[in-house]
Amino acid sequence: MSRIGLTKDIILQSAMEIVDNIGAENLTLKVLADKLGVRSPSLYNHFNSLSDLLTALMLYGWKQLEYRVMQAAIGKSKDDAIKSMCAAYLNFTLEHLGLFNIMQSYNQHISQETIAATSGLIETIRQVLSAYNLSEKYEVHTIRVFRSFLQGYVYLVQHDSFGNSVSIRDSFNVGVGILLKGLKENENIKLGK
Amino acid sequence: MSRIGLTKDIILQSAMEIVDNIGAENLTLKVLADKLGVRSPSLYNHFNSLSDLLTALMLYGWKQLEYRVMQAAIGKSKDDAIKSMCAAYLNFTLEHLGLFNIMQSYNQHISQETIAATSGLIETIRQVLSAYNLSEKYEVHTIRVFRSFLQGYVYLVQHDSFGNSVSIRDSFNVGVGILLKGLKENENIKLGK
DNA sequence: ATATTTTATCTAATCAGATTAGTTTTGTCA
DNA sequence: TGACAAAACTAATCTGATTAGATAAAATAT
Repeated sequence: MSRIGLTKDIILQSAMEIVDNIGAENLTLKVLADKLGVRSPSLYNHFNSLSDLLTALMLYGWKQLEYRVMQAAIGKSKDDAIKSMCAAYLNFTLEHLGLFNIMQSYNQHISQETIAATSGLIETIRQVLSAYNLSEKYEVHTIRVFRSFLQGYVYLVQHDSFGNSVSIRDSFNVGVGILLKGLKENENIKLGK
Repeated sequence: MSRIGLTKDIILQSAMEIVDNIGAENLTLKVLADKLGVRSPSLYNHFNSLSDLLTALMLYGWKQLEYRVMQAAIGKSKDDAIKSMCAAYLNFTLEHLGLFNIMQSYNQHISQETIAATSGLIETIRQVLSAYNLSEKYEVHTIRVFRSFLQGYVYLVQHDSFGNSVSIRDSFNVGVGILLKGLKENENIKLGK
């Protein structure tokens, strides 16, 4: 019998497909091993535990999201850049519902690694925001508010919490619009509280 | 040996304490049964399964949150009411981190019951918003944007995703302020898109 | 009051999934 | 080629949810 030649990346890719297809709650070592054509204990050659694997999967997700959002900002500035980044965020997360779920639930304990995985993203956001000349504190506030909105919006969409026929994209754009307006309020206030 | 006399409510109360104290991921039937002075199979007299229990716990959480937020709106209107409600939301969720976690993760499948559990809350919000004379669509957009912000903000706080010294309450208030401003933009526009 | 029914609880057993121990096989490199 | 490290396997263990069946307390009916 010839060796399959697993690597962390192959495993993570497979795990991502599973969670996106059948949901995060149905990812078990057995299911994953079956898909890879291997017995479940073999996975322990690549990860120390299921929780280890999920953590890696979470970071894998953040890195991909980071990439997509950074791409979206290329060649754009100010409102255009922000709108484009927000749209990229929404698109990615809607394509990867299961993965996004894992990204949510598995950064409980972790800090160092999550921060590392998203530092490029945060840096990009900061660069885009620098065009608005926000005070230091307001920049922090702004990033937090945007992140909260994005995070919450996707979460609620994912959980079908908007039991209504009004377009998901429309509300999203209205939300981004409101935030952008708020951003202008604080533009050039160098000494904001 | 005398019977303990468990009820769903007693069990849920206990479960809430557990998740708030030691985290949602550590709630097992064994831990819960131990706390209640009973063997774990006994819990099956009150719930059909762990997942059943978690669903009930989730609804229990939403009902409590609903109560707190509705309380906060009493005797207030417009911006005051909204600020107060948002603050109540933040306070409740920060007091009940574990419970909030369950509230998040266990409304995947459910719909009818979750909707029932939060209908009073939504109704209250609608009443407060009615003072702004929003168009029908904008009312929906607005509610969605507020919910998203709240949901996301608490989530990020809970997961220590704001790795920064700037005050959690300040950013929250800035966020609410921005949303309220956005709300005014659309006030009295009866034929909004 | 007593008999009957219901049901909360128990113990013992089963099942599924993660994990560990120990073995075999394969690939690599001196 | 031979030796070593790594990848995979089988078999066994452990934990936690769940089921089956028994017991006894409480509730209800006679």
